[in-house]
Amino acid sequence: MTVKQLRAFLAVAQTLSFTQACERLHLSQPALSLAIKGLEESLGGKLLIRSTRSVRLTPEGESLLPLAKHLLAQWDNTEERLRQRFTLQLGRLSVAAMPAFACNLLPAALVKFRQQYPKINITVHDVINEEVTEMVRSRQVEMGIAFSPEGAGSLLFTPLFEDHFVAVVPPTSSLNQASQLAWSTLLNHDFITLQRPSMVRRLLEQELRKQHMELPVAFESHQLSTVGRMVADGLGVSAVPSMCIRQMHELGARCIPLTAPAISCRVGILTHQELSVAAHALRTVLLNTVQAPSLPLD
Amino acid sequence: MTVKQLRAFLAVAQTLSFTQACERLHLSQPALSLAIKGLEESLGGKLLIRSTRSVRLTPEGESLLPLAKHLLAQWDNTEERLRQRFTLQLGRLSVAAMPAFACNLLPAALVKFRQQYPKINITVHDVINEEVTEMVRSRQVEMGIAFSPEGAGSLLFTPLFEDHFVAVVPPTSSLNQASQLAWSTLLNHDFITLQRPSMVRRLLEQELRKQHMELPVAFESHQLSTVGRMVADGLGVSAVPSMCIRQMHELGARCIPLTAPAISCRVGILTHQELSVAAHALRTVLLNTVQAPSLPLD
DNA sequence: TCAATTCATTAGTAAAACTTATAAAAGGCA
DNA sequence: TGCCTTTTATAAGTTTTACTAATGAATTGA
Repeated sequence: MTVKQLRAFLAVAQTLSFTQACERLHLSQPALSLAIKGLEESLGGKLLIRSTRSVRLTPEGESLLPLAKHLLAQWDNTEERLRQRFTLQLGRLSVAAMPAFACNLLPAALVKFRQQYPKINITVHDVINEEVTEMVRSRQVEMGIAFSPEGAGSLLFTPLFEDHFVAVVPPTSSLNQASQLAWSTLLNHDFITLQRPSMVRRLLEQELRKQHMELPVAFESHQLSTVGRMVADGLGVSAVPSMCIRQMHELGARCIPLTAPAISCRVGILTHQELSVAAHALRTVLLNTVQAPSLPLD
Repeated sequence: MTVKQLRAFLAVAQTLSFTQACERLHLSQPALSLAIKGLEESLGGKLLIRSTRSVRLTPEGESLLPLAKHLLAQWDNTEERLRQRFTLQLGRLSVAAMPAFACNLLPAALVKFRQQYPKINITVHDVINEEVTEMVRSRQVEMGIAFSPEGAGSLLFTPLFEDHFVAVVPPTSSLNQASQLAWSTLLNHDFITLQRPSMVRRLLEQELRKQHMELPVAFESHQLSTVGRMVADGLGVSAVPSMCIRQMHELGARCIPLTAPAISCRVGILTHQELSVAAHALRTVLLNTVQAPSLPLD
C-alpha cells in the first residue's frame, strides 16, 4: 500500500467517479484504474464496485474510507510541520545565557530574530556561566552564551567578542574623575562582588592572584543589579564585564576602564556540532548584531 | 514523502547505521542513501548527519522520529486490519432474521459459520418480516432472512427453501390422528394466531380469502412460542411455517401437513448487490446448511 | 437501436528505483 | 604520520514501475 494508492482510493471514494478523481489527482484515467487495482491487490480484496455507469464502495471500502482520511490527514500534517520547521515558519528554540549577557545584549538580538522569524518560540534560561555549559552539554538547550570554556569537549565555541573588565565606582567618588584606573588603585576601596559560584568572581580572583593582589570584599550579592545599586549608593566599588556597562550606568554607577592588569575573556556561542535550522538562524543573528560593548563617550 | 522513504528514515534513525538499516530493509546501501536523500529533499532540509564513520540525527530528524514511528505504526495497522477483514480473520456482521427463522434454523447455521470463522463478530436482529427488509434496505444490517418480498427494489433475494404451512394441533385432539388435514377441517376449531402486523398472519388471511375462508381467531399472541404452548395446552389450533415444526413439538404441540389449499412461500436471503467478504461467507454457509424442514417421521 | 458516457485493457514510453562497481572520507592502528 | 579498514556517496547500467494514448466493452438514456 502506497500513499499514492491511498490518495487515489480517497479521491474515487469521495467523488464516486474515476473521471472526476482523475482531475483531482492530475492523473490519466488508466493510471488511476491501475492504482486502485494495485491497492486492492495489495490488500487482498475489492474496495470499489465499478461498472461503466456507476462506482460505489464495497463494505470493506466503506470501512477503509474513514481510516484512509485520517491516515492521509496525519501524513500531510507531519510532512507540512517538518517543512515549516525547515523554513523557520515553525519551531521552538531553547537558549541558555549567563545573566550578564541575558539582560544586557541578548534582548536586542532577540528583537532582530523575532522580526525575521516571528513564528519561532524561544525560551531563555538565565543561568550562571557554568550551568550554561552544562545545559548545552546535556541538550537541555540547543545553544548557550557564556565565557569561553577551558575544556569544551565535543562542544563548539564560536567567539562573539572579547570582553574586558571595567571598574564600577560611585558617581560621588573621586575615582570617578579618572579616564582609567589601575587595579591597585581600585582595590584600596571596599569591594562589592558577586557571590560564589560566579564565573565573574572566579575570573577576577584568579587573574588578580597572578599579580599577587586580592579582593578586599566588603559586600557580596547574587545579582549584578544589586551590586550596581550598592556601588551607586556609595557602599564601595566593583568590577564587571563591559557587557554590564549600560546596566551599571542605569543603576547610577560609573564605569571606568581598568588596567594593570587588563582582564578580559571571550564571550561566545556554545553549541553541539549539529544545529537546528532555527538555532543556526539565531547564531547568525547573534554574530551579526552583538558587538563588544564600549564605554559611553560622555 | 513516500512510505518507503519514511521506513528508510526510521530504520537508519533507530540503528544509526546505513549498513544495518540496509539489512533490515532488504535494500542495497546505495538505494538506502538515495531514499534518505530523496526524503530530505522533499522535506527541505537535513534529517541525518552522516560521516563515513558515524550517523546521527539532526534536531529536525529528532523531531521527526517519534512522528514517523507513530505514522508508520498506524499505516501498518490499517493495512493489516483490512487484510484481516478480507481473509475473514476479523470482521463484524449484522444480520436480521424473522423470528421463525432466527430461533429455529439460524442457530445451527451460525454454529457452522463460527467453526469456520471464529474471529467474525455477528449481531442477529430478531425482528418481524417487514422490518427485516427495511433494515437491509437502510443498511442497518448487511443481510436479512425473510419471506420473498413482492417488490424487492434494488435488493437481491436468494431463495433458501420453499416453506409450507403446517397445522398445529393439541396432542389430545382428535385431529392429531390424521396424516394430513384440509384447511376446512382445521378452521372448525378455535384458531390461535400471531398478532398483526405479522407476515405469517397476513399470508394466511390472504391465501384463505382466495378460497373464501376466514380464520376463526380466538386468541392472538406476538410470540410463536406462546402460540405453540396455547395449542399444546388445548386452547385451540394454529398453522405455522414448517420452519417452526421442531419448536412446536418441543412446546408439546403436534404438526400435521395442511392441504386445500397448500400454502407456501419462499424463504431466502435478502442483501444489497455488494456484499462484504464476511456476509458472502455467511451466505454460502446458509445455502449449504439450511434445508426445508420436514415433519418428523415418528 | 444508437449515441454518449464511463471504466478496463493494451501497448508503448518515460521515469524511477534498484544493484553492482567504484570513489571518497574518516577513524583506528602501527 | 601514513596505511588499512570501515562506511557512506556517486556513477553507470539495468530492471521495474508508472504513466499516457489509443482502443475496447458495457451500460444508460433517448
